[in-house]
Amino acid sequence: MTETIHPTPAEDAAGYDPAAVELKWQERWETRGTNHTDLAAGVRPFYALMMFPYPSAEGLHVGNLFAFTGNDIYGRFQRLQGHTVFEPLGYDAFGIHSENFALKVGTHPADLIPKNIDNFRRQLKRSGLMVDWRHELSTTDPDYYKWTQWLFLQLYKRGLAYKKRAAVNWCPVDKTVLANEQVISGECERCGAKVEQRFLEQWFFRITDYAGRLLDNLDTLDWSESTKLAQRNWIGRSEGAELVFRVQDLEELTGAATIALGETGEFTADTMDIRVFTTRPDTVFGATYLVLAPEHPLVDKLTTSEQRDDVAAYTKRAAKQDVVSRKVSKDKTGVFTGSFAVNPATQQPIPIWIADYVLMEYGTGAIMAVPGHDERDFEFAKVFDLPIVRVVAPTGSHDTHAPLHEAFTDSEKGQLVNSGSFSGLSVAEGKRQIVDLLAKNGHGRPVVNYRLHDWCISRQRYWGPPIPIIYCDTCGTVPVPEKDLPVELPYVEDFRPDDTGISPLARAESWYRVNCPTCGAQARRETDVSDTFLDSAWYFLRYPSSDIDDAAFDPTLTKKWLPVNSYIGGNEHAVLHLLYSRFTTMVLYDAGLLDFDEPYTKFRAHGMIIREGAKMSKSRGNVVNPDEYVERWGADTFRTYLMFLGPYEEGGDFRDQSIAGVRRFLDRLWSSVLESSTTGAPDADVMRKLHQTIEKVSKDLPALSYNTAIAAMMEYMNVVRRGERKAHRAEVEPLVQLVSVFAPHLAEELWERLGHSAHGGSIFDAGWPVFDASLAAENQATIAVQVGGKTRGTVQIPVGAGQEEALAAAMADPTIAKFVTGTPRKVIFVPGRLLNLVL
RNA sequence: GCCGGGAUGGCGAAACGGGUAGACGCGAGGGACUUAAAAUCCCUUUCUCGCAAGAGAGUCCGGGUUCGAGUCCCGGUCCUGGCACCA
Repeated sequence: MTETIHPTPAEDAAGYDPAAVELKWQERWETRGTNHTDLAAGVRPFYALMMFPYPSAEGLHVGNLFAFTGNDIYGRFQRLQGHTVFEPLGYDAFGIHSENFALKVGTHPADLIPKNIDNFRRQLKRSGLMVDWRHELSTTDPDYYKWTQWLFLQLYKRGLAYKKRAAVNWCPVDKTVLANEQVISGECERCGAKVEQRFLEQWFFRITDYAGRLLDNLDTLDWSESTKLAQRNWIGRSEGAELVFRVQDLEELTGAATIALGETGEFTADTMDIRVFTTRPDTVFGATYLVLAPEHPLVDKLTTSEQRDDVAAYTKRAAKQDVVSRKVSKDKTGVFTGSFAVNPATQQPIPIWIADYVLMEYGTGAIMAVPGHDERDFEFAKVFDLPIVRVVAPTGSHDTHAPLHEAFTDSEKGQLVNSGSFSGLSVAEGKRQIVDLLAKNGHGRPVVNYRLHDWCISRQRYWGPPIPIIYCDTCGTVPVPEKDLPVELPYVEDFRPDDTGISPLARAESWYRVNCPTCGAQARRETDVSDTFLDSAWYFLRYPSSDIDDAAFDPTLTKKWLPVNSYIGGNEHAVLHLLYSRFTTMVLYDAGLLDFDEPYTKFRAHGMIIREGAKMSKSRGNVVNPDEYVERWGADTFRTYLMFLGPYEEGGDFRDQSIAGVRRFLDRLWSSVLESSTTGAPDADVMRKLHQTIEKVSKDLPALSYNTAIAAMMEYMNVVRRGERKAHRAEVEPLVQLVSVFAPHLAEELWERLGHSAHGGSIFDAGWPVFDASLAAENQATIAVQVGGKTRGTVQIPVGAGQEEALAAAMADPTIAKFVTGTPRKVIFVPGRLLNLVL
């Protein structure tokens, strides 16, 4: 342990000692409660949230600190503007990351995580964040996950949580089910293993019910555009139509009744229709065959006896095939069922095929294939020699029967051809009229489809909150009564997952055996735990209410503090976490538990930090360990340096060499302030620059332009130090306030030494320097003089002077005048900026 | 393939609604202080030619609009992030 040193004025000469200053103020903030937010009494509440970290064993990553520091500066600035700011922090400590690491090192996660959290807390406190640590939380704490389970029950109550047997993404290495979002190009996001397809009973949340709202609300949010766009793409709205194709000679085929997809998604024996989803109903005249997904429930019924063996072989292969080769290999394969359906537009019979390029999860699991105008259908038709018909031609084209050498997919500049009475219409108009007609005849209807899937929240793992459900032989699926929460995660010695697909909790018999809460008979608990993203889908609601134990969140505090005013985090969570937390907020709003339906009013994604031009990674061995830098340079220097690297929303290139420059700046500030005098008057030129700097920094901070704010302060520092003179107190005192958001310890220390904190006050309660436009105004303007658009020099004229004066000054300068050969044809004058003489 | 973001000195980067390109910082070169080094301070630093004054070129490449383009428009190259048979 380093002993705390309290430098006395006599030690000023020794210079700036960040270690001493920082420890001193961290201690004081703690004892004085400087960073404590009075949630009940605070005025103009401002909730500055940062994405909470996963407490890894490696300790805090610079990326974390980059995010937190950016948020901290924003929060401190808001406080200095008179807001009561709440800046909480916690740990997202459940989940596969932690569990896998625990497995690797052979320690139980319940023993490992608290150690990691302690280490994180130490590092975070050392970095000088304005966090109110009284509201710290961890998702692994039963007092927290009790309410995660409660949240599950709210969804269950509302019919938004359901269980189904489903094809899921199975990672053979991590031995668990992955959400679609966790599968990257058919590979496990975490370990990179090829993801396989498995069928398991899983709990899902009906996020698809909210697809339209999740999409529409985006327009109202003050978020980074890139993030909104990522969400829009993920939700993937497609406008189109569902069309019905009747199977031909059905009786003959099945010898029995007909089957169709009902409202519930189940097949009923009313009619045997094949429903397809298409975004191009205008091309229905060109639909020359149908394709069903191999898992389509009608496959069996439609397969003729001659085709039975081939179809069986194909569907079997597709079922076994892992998701990767199915999705990545684009070579078209398929098999003919032997049956035909009638194209409702042409009334012609068309063959029904099965192919794995059609996915059961999207649309209706069946498509009408229009090889002339869809690339995939075109490829398939080529492989199996199916007819390709042109039904759209470039507008104005007369060659309506020209063979297609590739699919013509441009719907913007096309008109319908070979489409009966619809020929000649534009694609857009054709869509409308064809859907209208088919709808009238009971052959279709307009439909909107989303790519978003329901959220699978089951995890066959150990390290998560148990899903609060009990299965009883007589009562069926019974939710755990709220009074019985939390369902505590038992300490299980052997927490390893295995490839049975059954959770490790299934081995804890004494835990899962319970009496049914309804009938009292012997029953068993659900042994799956929930997805980590459920933990983080509501944590922002818990912070203000972290010490409340009779509710997930206190209604009064929540009303006062939420939604979150400013949220900062990485764009890696653009679709997962941000979408899920929006969804849960909407559900709670619909349940009448919240009075807002969007959790984050403003969100900004910070950029990524690379190092010496390369991505940071453990394998490269170039990961920045914040401890080393804080130790060597001080937290204030490190914070300021991180913010100086580059534009906050773009990230930056971390270079060890460059930190010294920031430290030099703080050193100079330190000595300039301590050497400043109170005698005489401040210099007018310096004061002008000061007010220009106040203006610039005040404008840059809310825009997250931290790098330019720092540059402006450095520039001002250079002005202050110009020449032999010592700075006047009035010239540097406001600079201490400006710099405080970046270097809070240093600023507190200087503020105290300037005599402002005699009564235990903080610079963060002293407000923000007031910008005085009259002091900032320049009286001379530098005007660039161009001759024929080429800059030939500059002239000084009084601010507000007109073209005549500028011209006179320009002509008085021989180096400019020599280029002016004759009378200018035209003179362009931009006040305060430029004079251009066109010859 | 589709959708984003980007390309500016030796390096990280600035540049308001077109209006002096390179602020700020690093590095480098020179100088002061020192027995010496570190630290600190001062000067120089886009490139080419020139002793200099100065001149010319210059924001990925090729066109265009404009008195004037890093910024706007058209076409292309490269880098980077995300999604990926979504009908």
